[in-house]
Amino acid sequence: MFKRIENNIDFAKNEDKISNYWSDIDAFQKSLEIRKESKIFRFYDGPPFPTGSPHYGNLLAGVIKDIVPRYWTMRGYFVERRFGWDVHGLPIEMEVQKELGLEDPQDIDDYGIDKFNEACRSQVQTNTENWEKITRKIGRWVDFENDYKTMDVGFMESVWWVFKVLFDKNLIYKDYKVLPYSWAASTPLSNFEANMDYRDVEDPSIFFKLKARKDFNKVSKDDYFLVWTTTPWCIPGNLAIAVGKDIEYSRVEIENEFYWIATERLHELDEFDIKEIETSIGKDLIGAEYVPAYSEFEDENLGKAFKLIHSDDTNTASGSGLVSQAPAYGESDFYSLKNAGISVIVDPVTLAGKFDTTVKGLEDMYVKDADVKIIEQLDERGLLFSSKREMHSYPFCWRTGTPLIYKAIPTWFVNVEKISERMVELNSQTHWVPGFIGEKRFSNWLADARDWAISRNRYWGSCIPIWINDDDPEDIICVGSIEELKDLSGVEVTDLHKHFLDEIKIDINGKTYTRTPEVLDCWFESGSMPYGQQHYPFENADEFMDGFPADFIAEGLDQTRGWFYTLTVLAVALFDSVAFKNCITTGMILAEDGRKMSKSLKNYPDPEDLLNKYGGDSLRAYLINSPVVRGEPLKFSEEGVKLVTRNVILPLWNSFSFFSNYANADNITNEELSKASPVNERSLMDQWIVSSLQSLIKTVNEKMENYYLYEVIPPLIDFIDELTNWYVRTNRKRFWKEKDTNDIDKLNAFKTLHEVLLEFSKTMAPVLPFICEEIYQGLTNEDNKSIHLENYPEANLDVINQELERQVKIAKNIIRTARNVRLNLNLPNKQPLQKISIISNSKSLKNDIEAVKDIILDELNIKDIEYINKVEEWYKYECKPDFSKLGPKMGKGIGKFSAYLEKLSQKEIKTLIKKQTLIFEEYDVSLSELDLRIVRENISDSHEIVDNFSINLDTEINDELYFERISREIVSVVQNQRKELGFDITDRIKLEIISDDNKALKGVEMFQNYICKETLTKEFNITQKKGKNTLLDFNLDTNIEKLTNKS
RNA sequence: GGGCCUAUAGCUCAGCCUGGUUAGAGCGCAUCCCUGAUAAGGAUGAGGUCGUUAGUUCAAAUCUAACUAGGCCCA
Repeated sequence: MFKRIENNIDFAKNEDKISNYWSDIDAFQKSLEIRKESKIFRFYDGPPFPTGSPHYGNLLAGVIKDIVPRYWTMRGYFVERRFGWDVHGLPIEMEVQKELGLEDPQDIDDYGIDKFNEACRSQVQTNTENWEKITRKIGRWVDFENDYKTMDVGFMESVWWVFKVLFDKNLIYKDYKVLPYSWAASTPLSNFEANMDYRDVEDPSIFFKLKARKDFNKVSKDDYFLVWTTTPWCIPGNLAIAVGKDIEYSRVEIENEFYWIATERLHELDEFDIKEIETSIGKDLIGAEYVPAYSEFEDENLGKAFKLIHSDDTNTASGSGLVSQAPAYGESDFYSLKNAGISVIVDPVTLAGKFDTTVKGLEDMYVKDADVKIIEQLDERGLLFSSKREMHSYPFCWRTGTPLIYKAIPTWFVNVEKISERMVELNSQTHWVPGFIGEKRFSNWLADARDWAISRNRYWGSCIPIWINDDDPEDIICVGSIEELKDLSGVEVTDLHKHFLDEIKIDINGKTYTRTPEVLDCWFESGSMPYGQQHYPFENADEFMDGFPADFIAEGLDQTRGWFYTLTVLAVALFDSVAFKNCITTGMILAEDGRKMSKSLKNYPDPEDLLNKYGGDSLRAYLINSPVVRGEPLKFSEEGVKLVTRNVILPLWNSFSFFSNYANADNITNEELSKASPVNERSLMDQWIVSSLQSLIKTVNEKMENYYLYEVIPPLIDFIDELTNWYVRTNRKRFWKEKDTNDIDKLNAFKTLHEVLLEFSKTMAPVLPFICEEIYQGLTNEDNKSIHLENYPEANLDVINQELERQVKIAKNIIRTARNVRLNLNLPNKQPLQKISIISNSKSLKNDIEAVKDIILDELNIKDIEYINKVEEWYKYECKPDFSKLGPKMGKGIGKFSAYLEKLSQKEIKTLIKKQTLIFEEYDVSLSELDLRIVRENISDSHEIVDNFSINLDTEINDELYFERISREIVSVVQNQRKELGFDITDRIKLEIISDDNKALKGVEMFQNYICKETLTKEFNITQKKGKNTLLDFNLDTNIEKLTNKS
């Protein structure tokens, strides 16, 4: 027996019920256990920061990370899914700092690094609960118990191993990096932090002049280079002037002095009386030497510094086209000098943001305060050209509110440039969805990769495992494991966080080594995740290699520079391998208004509320059918989710509830269903829907195997449409036939629908795990089973009947067109008609239509079909070239040919059809190279074109047809009454017809059997009395009454 | 400033890779129909200079280039 289904279903509540069922039977673990011995499909979970609640981007990633593993599990693979948490790094530190009221690193030191780090650790644990709840609601199966966290000691030890391997391969080095720096908090900031507080402020904007030391190309000794800056305090650190190699510069004379300035910037000198002497391209100025404004560092540079160099960042949008370069205070400056082969850096500014004692007159001044003094000094030395103040946007420290400066900080690097070419090469092995992400965006990113700064002057993270000789900074030891540290230091640690390591010293032969204080960029850990999650190589060395590289990962577009990148860098550096074979990249999810989703703007629905309203299945289908899965942005719309519920989930559910209610009403059992005929002996429509389903399965497997998730939903929607609007509707009568009349056909119908629903549910189970489970449960009635333990359907090619699918398509076209004709003629479908004519010469068309004739007649409520081949009475031909075929052949001449065809008479076209060929100029054109179309000729409204043939309806209505119409109208009224009165579909009734109209009664009499059968009438009466209601042109009432005795 | 992506109906998007003369769907709107599985369903209609310009071609929404606007990432 199949259970009776509630017609009104609350999908979200139902999903909750299913979730509980899964927990009860431990379905997820079971799905893994039954595949334990199977081939491994390795999935890596990209670790999110557990801050706040998950947003739609996280949900989307979660959905994709669920669909693909579910699919491959059903395909028979063992797909472990361990949830990953990226718990180190600034976001957590900032949360904790805020909670504890710690402003800056000094406060943290005072508070105690140990207490601070432990606070971070417990913060992580409180944040994870929300994630578990939402993850459950979207139906994601993932292992939260056997998860990995980047703070696990095993994970951190693997990170050390990774670091050590890189170190041994000479891929780690120390250098300066120019970072945003807050002198008030005396700490470098991340770029993210630096962007948090930009303000418009007024700063100096000065032109100063630096004198050429000697002749150089067109530069003469004592010429001045006119340099522009808005940060005068950087001038003492100046080591070069940047020009653009393709920019044109002019040498101009002002009051007997000669100046160099970009030609496009000459208007800066409008207030002077200038004389242009000559011009030079920037390229020819590179190498010219000048006398620095400050002499303090002049000697240190061995003649390398104080030259003109090239920088890509030089432009003529403002300033003079000559830019002061102070490598300690500008990232671009730093790299320009490096590229010019000048590896010197001078930095007279202390970590407190004050000048040290090297520069005379600036001792102990805050850099920003020094601006004024420096302008004075320049003026005194006769180097100031002009000075004013300007508004511009400048970053401030988000915590202390003081202006940020940029400053060179000693930093550890991974030498990525050394392996970037290899990364590009290997990357071509990865299958990216969509392709352009991997082929263009990521590939370019890899090719342009710069060395990766991996140290952070922070607290909560993996530590850089390097100990430095207190007396010789060049003498360093890299430690690769807990055991190695024990061997070297005698201390065995159980935790690798900073507060456990900072005190540990290494003594070798009287030399003392102290750990470098920085922690690792948490991205280094994210890239180490394949190794860390398995504690490789300390444990699981064999299993690891079975699942490396990963078969599949998925994340958002932003991870091209994040996780995708770090995985790739480390995998290439360690193993000369990609880290993942298939990668789905999603676009960004925006709010409906196209802006970023923003908590403060409240421009998006709360994910949890939305899930409670529509359920996880709807959200899943909505997301993977959207542009995000093609790497494009999605404007998230609640309405869109609602539409998915309406167009996908609901019709699917209705097909199932139709089945279960009628199967239940008829006491159909699984055992009975097994007695149904084999597919090829069932009715045509049964064969058709089975064939369509198998075609669908074939398509879906192709898409899923290639990770094209966004091509799964459209065919699915098409199929649901065929199932509900064609199969169920056209076959409805077979399901409610009274028992004992042609039982096998009825059984076949039930069997077909059962089979189709079951297989279809399995096909959709990875995408819509809840509703498919519910349907599966309803169809199988077995305890402790789950659809997700089943094998995935593979197309049974034997039952795919493309000819039949084509024929049904023709039938559908005819039906749609004929309904239209009825509509235009005001002939409702309830009015039976005598005849439909098919007008065509084609024999094969006739055969096709004959095959599906019954469906057409039944659907259209028409008695008979006839075939007419006198087509010329009904339509005429129009003839055009098939441009795709003849275009290449005829080239320019095709225009003339097209005009020629237009002028052909009907007679000539008919000859052409007969001969199948035609000669035009030097061309021999066959009929297949032409585009032959038909146009309506007969002006009758009952006639219409369908593709390449036409139909005509016989619109004459005789008495009998009209009587039948009456009976149909009555059935319709009675059915509505049954529904309004809340009768069950199985209730038998007593029906009374009240009318004194003879014509109406004649119709009732003639079709009494039909009326009774359709309405389950067991007692039928006619009362000769004037009715109060109107039906067609008659006064007629119907009275119904439920019979208690159902038989 | 650089890399990549996007621009098609009022809205959300297919189509573009592989050029072909009638550019599709859903939602919304209008009109109508049907309904004892359905929070439904169906039909018809209005609505498009396919971002702009130039080029290639017999032929461009489709290929190329430039430009404009938006997005992501980087500087």
